[in-house]
Amino acid sequence: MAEETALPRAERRRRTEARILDAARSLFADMGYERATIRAVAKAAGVDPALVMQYFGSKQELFQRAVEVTPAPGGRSGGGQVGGPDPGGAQAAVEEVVERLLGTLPMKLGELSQSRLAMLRSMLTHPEAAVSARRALGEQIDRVAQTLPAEDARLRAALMTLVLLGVTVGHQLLELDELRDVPEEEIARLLRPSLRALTGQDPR
Amino acid sequence: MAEETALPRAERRRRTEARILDAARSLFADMGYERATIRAVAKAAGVDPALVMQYFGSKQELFQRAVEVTPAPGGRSGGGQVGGPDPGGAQAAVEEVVERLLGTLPMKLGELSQSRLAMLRSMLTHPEAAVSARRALGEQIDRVAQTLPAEDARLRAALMTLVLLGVTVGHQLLELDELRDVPEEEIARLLRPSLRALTGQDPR
DNA sequence: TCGTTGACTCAACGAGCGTAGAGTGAAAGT
DNA sequence: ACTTTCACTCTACGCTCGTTGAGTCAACGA
Repeated sequence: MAEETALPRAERRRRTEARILDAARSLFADMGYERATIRAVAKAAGVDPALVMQYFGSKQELFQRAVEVTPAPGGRSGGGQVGGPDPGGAQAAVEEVVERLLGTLPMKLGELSQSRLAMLRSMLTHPEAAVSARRALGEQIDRVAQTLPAEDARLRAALMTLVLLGVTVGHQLLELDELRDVPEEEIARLLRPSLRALTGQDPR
Repeated sequence: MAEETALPRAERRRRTEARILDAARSLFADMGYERATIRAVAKAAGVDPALVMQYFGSKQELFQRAVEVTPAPGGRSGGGQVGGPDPGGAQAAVEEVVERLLGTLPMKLGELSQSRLAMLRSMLTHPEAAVSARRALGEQIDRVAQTLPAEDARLRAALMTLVLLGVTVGHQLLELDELRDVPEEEIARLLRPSLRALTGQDPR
């Protein structure tokens, strides 16, 4: 019935591992670390639970592999470095960091955002996920803080990052009715002045 | 060694139940629903696990009792109703709602905020906690939306509420270094213009 | 062609969990 | 004083979990 086209061994292994990782990401993102069982991941991947262990060692390692950020497959990345405070074009740089922050909102439920959702879903209840979350948020705070000229740049950057965290949690994880079916541009439009106010560079 | 002053039965029962509830709140707030075991709660309360079941029926019911909001023991409450949009003093009403929102920040880790933390900790991974969280957030959104004159009042109110959720999560649950030891007034001061911007009533 | 590798399954273990029922002993009611 | 109530403990069941080791069979290298 199912036509398995007899793939070479290495390829078959790669695909199975990817299928397990996808299933793991999906389940971790939906139910969190504790409720997503190895058995459920295996069933979703059409595989024996023991195989998951054999490939990934432990549930914890599977989680880390499922959550780790893939280094930008296809999109622009890395080059976005702004290069320190720029007293001349500070105004423009601040605008840009606001836009970049707002850009982290969508991710449209794409492949690599699944791993982000998996991390966010478990960050409050699973210690290792909390470590990952603190690291990821810390990096974003660093990036934002670099662009802010104010004295309390890190605090402001943290608050800006947490604003977006709160909206993402309410939207993607709690799925509040108030945000359902609201286009991301609308959310970004309403959030923009709010984030600008947090930069301390707001030209009133 | 321990002097038990032979209390009457009813009093003894009340205190034991309260001790269990306190232990449950603390553990739920610290580790979330799944990792906080009945056995650990019982041990923390100095009691047999079976007693917890006998008093509360099930872990789920214990959680609901631990999380349910106590009707304001000592503080002013309820009377804060603003009473619908007020076209005349809209400006003042908006200011007040911003202050009220900022007032939800502190809670200083007091007794009743433990139950709130317990709910927040589990809201992403425990379905029943998610229901409670959606209800609590929905109520706050309603209250805020009533005061906002804008057409998209509910959406704006939701975003304002989520801003504070994000900050609370980062501060109380993830315990980000950037917010540690920052006095709440400082956070409120930085957040105030940001929330005002979300009201749509911002007088630039 | 034959031995070896390696992807994958089967069956089971030990531990920890929520939960149940019978039991105990001191306080309360009469 | 005798019975009843009730706060509380002991022991254990059944389930699910992560994890393990032996086994199977097709793809591979010589």
